[in-house]
Amino acid sequence: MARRKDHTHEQIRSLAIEAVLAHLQQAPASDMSLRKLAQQLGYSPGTLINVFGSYDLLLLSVNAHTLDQLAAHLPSADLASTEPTELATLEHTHLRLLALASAYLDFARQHRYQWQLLFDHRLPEDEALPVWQQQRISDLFAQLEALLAACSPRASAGECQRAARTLWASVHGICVLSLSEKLFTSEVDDGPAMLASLIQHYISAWHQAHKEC
Amino acid sequence: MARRKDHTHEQIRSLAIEAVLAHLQQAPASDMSLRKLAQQLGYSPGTLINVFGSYDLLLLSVNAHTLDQLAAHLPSADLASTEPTELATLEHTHLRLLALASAYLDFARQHRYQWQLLFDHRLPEDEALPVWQQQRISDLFAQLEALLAACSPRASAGECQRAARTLWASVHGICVLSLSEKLFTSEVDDGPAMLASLIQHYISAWHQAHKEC
DNA sequence: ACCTGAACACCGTTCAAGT
DNA sequence: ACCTGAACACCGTTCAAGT
Repeated sequence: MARRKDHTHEQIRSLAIEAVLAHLQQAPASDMSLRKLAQQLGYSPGTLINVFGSYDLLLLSVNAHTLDQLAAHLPSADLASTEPTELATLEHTHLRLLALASAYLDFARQHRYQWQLLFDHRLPEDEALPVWQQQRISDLFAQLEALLAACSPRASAGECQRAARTLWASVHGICVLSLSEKLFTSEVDDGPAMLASLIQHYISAWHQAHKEC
Repeated sequence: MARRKDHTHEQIRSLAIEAVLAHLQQAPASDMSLRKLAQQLGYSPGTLINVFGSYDLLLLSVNAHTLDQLAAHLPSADLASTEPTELATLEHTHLRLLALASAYLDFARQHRYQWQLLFDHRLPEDEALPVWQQQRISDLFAQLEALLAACSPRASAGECQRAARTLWASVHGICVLSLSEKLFTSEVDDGPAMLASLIQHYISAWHQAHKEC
């Protein structure tokens, strides 16, 4: 019937992404479909494919939004508010890493289906991530590396990079398993306690290893 | 046409699971389907549903097999071959944890699609895992807790449990990100190096924290 | 130019009808 | 009793036909 709606492609983009985000507040992405979404918006499936290219790319746009949200949810570097001379302390690094990791877990818990979509979405073979998305990630890691470097000035850049990746992969694993309730049978899971344990132990040994000699 | 094949239900189970495992050697589970599988086996989709209950339960049976394989792939406790008096050393715990984690990563790399299915498969809402599956998992954690306890006799059972979970969730996270190539933009990822870094630092600080006082 | 709706090639599941 | 094959209610994608 071709009943034309008065929406820009850009508006349709926003409407679709908002609708998916709303859905992800209370149900996993697997419960959503292109057809359901199209019906909900009052358009045909074909229109959405026309706008986004494919359902896969639509979900990728949702992930882009999520990544922005996540970046905004993490505490910012906030270098100005700390005394510059006392910056390079073990305590400061420890607290800052814990704050970052806790915010990460907090976001994952508050937006679990959104967060899961971020990692469930397998790229077709090994298609590269969008550059700006890579940028977000390397920004985070640059921050981690700077913290580790400040804490242990004797550590090389390569060591800092490996430590940052190791630490964040570990944080990620704790968040994954804390949400999935898959690996830890019974009992309450205590994500925050695990994060604290990880960071405290790792940083303490990291600092010790680069102290002298 | 009802061309009856001469296969026990048990035989059909085995054939189906073997076929899925063969598929998972070179392609993700999402590329397989009940219908493709049925056609490959020469049965109708309905027959497989009759035997397994549903496609979901079929995949869960595959996961059961994978978990057995994984358990067999991890180095066994092997208490007999080490000198009993020298068992409770930092070195021993360190090496043993590294061996376990490395074997875990090795399995994930060798059977990536099988391993991914193990964690991709979301349970319907929060259905409990089969008991024997929970057993496999608690066996692993009991082993980890024993190692940590042996290394630091002053640590309480609760502390050992939390440490074991923290450590294994971290190991898992490193394996996840090492395979997904999602978080670490560019560069080679070096899973083994991250595992080594995690365990070395964590255990060193764990040992230190419970040394005296 | 834009959108639709039917068509296409799938999917897991059900179930009456065959043997 | 067991298995089939058609039917059902989905899915993402394509594209000729309408406005």
